[in-house]
Amino acid sequence: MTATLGEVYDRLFAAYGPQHWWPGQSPFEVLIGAVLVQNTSWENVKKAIDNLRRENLLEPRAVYALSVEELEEKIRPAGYFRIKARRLRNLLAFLVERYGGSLDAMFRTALPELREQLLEINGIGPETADSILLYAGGLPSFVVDAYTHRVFARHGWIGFDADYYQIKDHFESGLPQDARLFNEYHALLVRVGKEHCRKTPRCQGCPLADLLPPGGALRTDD
DNA sequence: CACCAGGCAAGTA
DNA sequence: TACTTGCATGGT
Repeated sequence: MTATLGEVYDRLFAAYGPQHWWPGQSPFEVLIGAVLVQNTSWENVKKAIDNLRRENLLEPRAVYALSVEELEEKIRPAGYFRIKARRLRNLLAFLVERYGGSLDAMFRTALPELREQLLEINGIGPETADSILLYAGGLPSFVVDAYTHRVFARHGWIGFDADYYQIKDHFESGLPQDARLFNEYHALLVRVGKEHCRKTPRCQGCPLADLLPPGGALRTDD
């Protein structure tokens, strides 16, 4: 059984409703969270962000004023804290030195150009850049993550060997360029991935259970 | 105890 | 270009 991007979206939205992503309260929080969540559970990231919030450090210049060692200590619960402290600093240096610490100024840059600028920062890869653009900036750049890949590959809608940009193009070329839609779609994919499509799949009760690939069985060789 | 979680960059051949 | 490895905490 084959399904269109729109049909999959409608299934997920009917089952789960709006997800209200990103789970951060301000654009700057989203920015920080996008780095901290790299290969890490959101529960751990929340602890790190709460450490910053407790000390009123959820704004660019305040974080940039910290030493790397101080920042490492605050974000320790998020894991990889040494490398992430440097990655955050790289991002903050870019934001402060190039845009005066203003997210509004940064997001005034045209999407393709800003995306290129973000990717030049050491520690910002495709997914982190797209998360910042879409969820902090409200710009229509589709986010591909491990769940996006797993859910779509297991149903045979993309190959397991599809790379980041093949998957991104699959969504961006098949949907209207609408940030609200990209936002909701990705959030719904994470939702269904968490509930049904982890390493050990639980297809019982999954909204996509009747959209299994031809041959019936879910492929799990990822 | 082992395994997993919303990546990325650096090193190797 | 195409692999492989290091990075680290906290939950199950």
